[in-house]
Amino acid sequence: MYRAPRGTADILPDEQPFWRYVESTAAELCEQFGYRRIDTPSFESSSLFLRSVGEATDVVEKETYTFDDRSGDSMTLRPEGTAAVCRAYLEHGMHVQPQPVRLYSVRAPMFRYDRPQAGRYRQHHQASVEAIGDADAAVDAEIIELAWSIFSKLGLNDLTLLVNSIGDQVCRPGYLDVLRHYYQPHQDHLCADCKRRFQSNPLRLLDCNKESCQPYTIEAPRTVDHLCAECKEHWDQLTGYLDSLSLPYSVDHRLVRGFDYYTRTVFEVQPPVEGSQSAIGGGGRYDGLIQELGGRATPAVGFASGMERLILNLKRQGVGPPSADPGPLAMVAFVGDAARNAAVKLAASLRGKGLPIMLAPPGKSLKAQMRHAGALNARHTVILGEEELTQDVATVRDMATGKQRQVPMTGVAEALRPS
RNA sequence: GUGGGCGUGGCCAAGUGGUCAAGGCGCCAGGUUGUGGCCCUGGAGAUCGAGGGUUCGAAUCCCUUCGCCCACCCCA
Repeated sequence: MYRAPRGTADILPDEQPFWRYVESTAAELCEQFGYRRIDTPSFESSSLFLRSVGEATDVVEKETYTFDDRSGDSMTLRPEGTAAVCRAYLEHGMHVQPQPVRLYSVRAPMFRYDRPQAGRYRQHHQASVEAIGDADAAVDAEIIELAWSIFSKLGLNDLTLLVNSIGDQVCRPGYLDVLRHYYQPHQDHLCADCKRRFQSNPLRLLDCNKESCQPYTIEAPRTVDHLCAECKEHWDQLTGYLDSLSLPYSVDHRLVRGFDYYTRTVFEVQPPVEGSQSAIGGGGRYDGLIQELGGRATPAVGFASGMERLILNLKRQGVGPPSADPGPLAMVAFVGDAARNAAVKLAASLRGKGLPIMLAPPGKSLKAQMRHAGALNARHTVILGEEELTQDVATVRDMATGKQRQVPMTGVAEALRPS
């Protein structure tokens, strides 16, 4: 028996209302903020992600689905969305549009070869937004506001909004030196991961949560204390905007993120429940990325949110789509072969009027057809049999009240209107 | 990649060496002739994840393997 590949999941009909809910809520808010939808391919040239996300990152190093296509080109199923949107921005010359260009996407599949667990999948879906082409901290604030609005509107409560600045190409090298210098004497006491990080990616030393490393991470020099003048100003402006927006953020000096392209602002939104999957959304500024991909220097900010995690948390908090599947307006049942054609015709003509109509399971007893109608929540059952045919009428039964009456064939649609 | 838990019909689930498997949900069909939801009755559906071993005998013990879940890691 075949199963869905490990770490992937079928989204069954019963789940779809949650997806629609998240998708439409996010999309509506994005549109309200002036963002326009973009969809990009599920795979791209492998080098796009090497260049953008970073070769030394875990995501690229060991989590990508990479393959050679039949012409020998290396392709990678996208592990994240930002790089592709930037590629599209460049490819379609969006720099000629009014800047910043505001883009969003929803239900975009992402692929990462992790080991699956709660809230973590090999294929997951993101809702994301990007604002490309403006360096002002007001845009950072707007992105954070939009992210926060989406979570709020969905009905999620008790979220934590963490913000930090990790500097840029100008000040980060200096900061990393300070950081290395600080960790140097403690190296022997660090956990195995941190020993590795010390070499490969010192920034990540900050967010190690191993107890043995706590003494060092807590005392570690802070990024915000080592920003260059421009970054410092940007950071001050950002917190100023966030304050005036009354967003309940807190500064987390240990917040760094896993992609190399982030500069200055980084932020993350976390749900109240403990557990490993801390973030339901995150993002930041990536001023160097467009240039890295071959464009001119272009500042940008964005964020992404995992839809599976959003839905997981909606369920945990008992909030979600307003109502369940309403069922068809009517189920058309028939008795006897003579009525068969009439039933099919009637159902078709009702559908032609835009009504949601289903044919009851043909060839079964009326009892079975009624049972089916009840099980699928049909609001009415329309019954056709010899009696009805001879008089050119149909019997319309209201399934909630059990009342039924006969109406002329031509008046069935009218009889189904909400009473 | 590392560690831990678990795998019984579509779903939930009893049974932990001896009638190859209880029950519930769901599904199907009946409860007289053309009528649902409640109730009653019946039915279909499991070689107990797979392979091997121990034993007179295993869903129940051992090994291997696959899968699922949880945590670490990483991230959404």
